[in-house]
Amino acid sequence: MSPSTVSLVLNGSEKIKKSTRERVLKAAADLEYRPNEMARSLVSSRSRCLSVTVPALNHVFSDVYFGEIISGIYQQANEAGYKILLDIAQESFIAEKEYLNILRNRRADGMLYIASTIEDRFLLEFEEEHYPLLLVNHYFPQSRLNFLSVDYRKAATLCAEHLLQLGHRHIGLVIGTNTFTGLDFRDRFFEVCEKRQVGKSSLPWIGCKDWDEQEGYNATQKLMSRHPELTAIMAGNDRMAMGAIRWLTGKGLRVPGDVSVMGVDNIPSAQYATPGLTTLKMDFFQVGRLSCKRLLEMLNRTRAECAELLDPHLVLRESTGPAR
Amino acid sequence: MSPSTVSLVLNGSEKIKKSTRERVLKAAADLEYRPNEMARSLVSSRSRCLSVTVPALNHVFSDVYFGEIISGIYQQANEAGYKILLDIAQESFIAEKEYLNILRNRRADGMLYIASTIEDRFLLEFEEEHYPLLLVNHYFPQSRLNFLSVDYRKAATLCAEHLLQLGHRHIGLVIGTNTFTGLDFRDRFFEVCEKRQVGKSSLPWIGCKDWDEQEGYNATQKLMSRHPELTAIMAGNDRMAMGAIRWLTGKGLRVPGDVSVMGVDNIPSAQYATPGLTTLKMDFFQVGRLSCKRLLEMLNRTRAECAELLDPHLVLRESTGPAR
DNA sequence: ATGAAAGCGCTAACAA
DNA sequence: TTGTTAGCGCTTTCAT
Repeated sequence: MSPSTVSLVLNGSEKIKKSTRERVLKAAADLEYRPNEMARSLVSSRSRCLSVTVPALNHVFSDVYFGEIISGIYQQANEAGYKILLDIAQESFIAEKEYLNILRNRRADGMLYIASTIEDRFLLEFEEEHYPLLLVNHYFPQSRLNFLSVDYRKAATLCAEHLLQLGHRHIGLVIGTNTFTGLDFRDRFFEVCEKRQVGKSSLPWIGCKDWDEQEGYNATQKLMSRHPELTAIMAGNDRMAMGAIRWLTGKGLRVPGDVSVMGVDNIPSAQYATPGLTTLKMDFFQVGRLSCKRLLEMLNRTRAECAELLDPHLVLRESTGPAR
Repeated sequence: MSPSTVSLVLNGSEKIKKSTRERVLKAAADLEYRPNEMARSLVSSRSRCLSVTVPALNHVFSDVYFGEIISGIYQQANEAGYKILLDIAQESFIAEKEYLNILRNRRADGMLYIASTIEDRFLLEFEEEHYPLLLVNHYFPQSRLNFLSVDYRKAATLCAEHLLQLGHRHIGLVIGTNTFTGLDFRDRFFEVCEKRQVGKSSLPWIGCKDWDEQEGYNATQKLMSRHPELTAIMAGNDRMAMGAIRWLTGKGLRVPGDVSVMGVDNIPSAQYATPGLTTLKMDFFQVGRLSCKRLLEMLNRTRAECAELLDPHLVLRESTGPAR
């Protein structure tokens, strides 16, 4: 039997007689034949791999935010028979244009870039290149780069309305300002507050970069000492909110008795924190899953572009209460 | 100029005249030449990829435990010019022997399997196969499978001694029993307590499987209602410890005033929990990094096998105190 | 419906 | 020191 016959059978062609097909399939099973993926990729110039890239944050995979997105991506990719190639956008990754090479090389057929920042301007190169790229949970305004993200303007609306409704009129905001989604959140948060006559002077804020517990802790310290009149801290994510609670309780302040704290993300520990953290549920697993789905659609040419926003939802727990 | 000359230059051979080498390098740079990795792998039958496999836990990448290990692996792999291929040991992964195929296929040159369980007996097949495999933070007793893990017997010793020293004589233990390391921890914990005349009857315990907050919560509920005399809860990891604290504080019990709680892992939120969690620091980043290093050594034939244990360290915070 | 043959882009043994 | 050549294992026209 010739190689081509075998190849056709194994790739599910209809052109082979049933009896032959069965003979091939049986032989393949008996011999435990496994096609060499390298050879396959070489000739088809498709690796059936997707590159998943995350920013070079400290120990980034330990962040549940990224973990959840990656889990979602994996699930979808796996169902479609794709493998996941992991990458971190370190200096060399950018300097050596690895983000392009990995696609040029055919190590990956497409790229999912999770949580880029406003500094990742190198991504704009993909406007010129035709390589399939999708930004996950971020976007570049005024660019044609594909993205799928949680709607952070809606998120800000939900947060502001919740706190205002509880009577808070002096709210401290801690938020990362290195993402366009973070900036959107901040701007929209102020916008909604101002509509309810709560002006900027009652809304001191601190911008940061790492979005972690330590920054929440430090920022809360600064905000509370400069503005003791604050009755609520709005943190850009749960990790910072946990840092905020830590500082407040350390100072003997009660949460939410003295100061309410609200986060964003609904990470698992938010539920098990003391007090349970009021936050927004962003379904990051779904963000990952859908992002991957969209990218695969683009690879299959059943979709040309993607610009999609997913809704967040309020999760009420014990860390927010009426203003004192 | 011939392909072989170029190939030799690009692979750093010394056999090429300097002037020629420079001419090649310049041309390559000018043309932005990128070797096709697929072709390269095909001929060399090395993919320069490492497979990293994790068990099929719910949203496993969101667990900081895995995240930290993966970060460490990535760092080491990246330095050595290797890529990371991510996988989850789902049903199909096992049923279809994907764990072997991925190596047979040459999609990966070696495999790091993180946190296998006692049920992952399929891994024993690797005793017969010559494919490079290393178990990360687990091991199979009486097998020749390579591993690198934290020393959980030492961990148990540190925990037991800490609690005994604080005067605790009635300690509830919550621990996953689906790993050999978990069983080791339990057995050693009892052993140390018994040496100090604290017998099994004062050490009620509950075995579990998922090692998560919910299980810690449920187990603590059962332990405390059946054994109100308990003055401490020893949890097999920090996530379960957080669940324990959650249940206790929900019941109006003070931690550590009424009941001390101790965890294992030192996940980031342990520091920012209220109260801060006393725990063991296992340097999982280092576990990942070293595991990857050992595997690469085995690939390079500079090492034949690996059976290595890393020491844990006590981290004192506020969740443990003298027995009431 | 099946087989023969070319070639994907590279490496390495061998020749020159 | 450099060039020639033969594959690596597969897919895919093109003949048969």
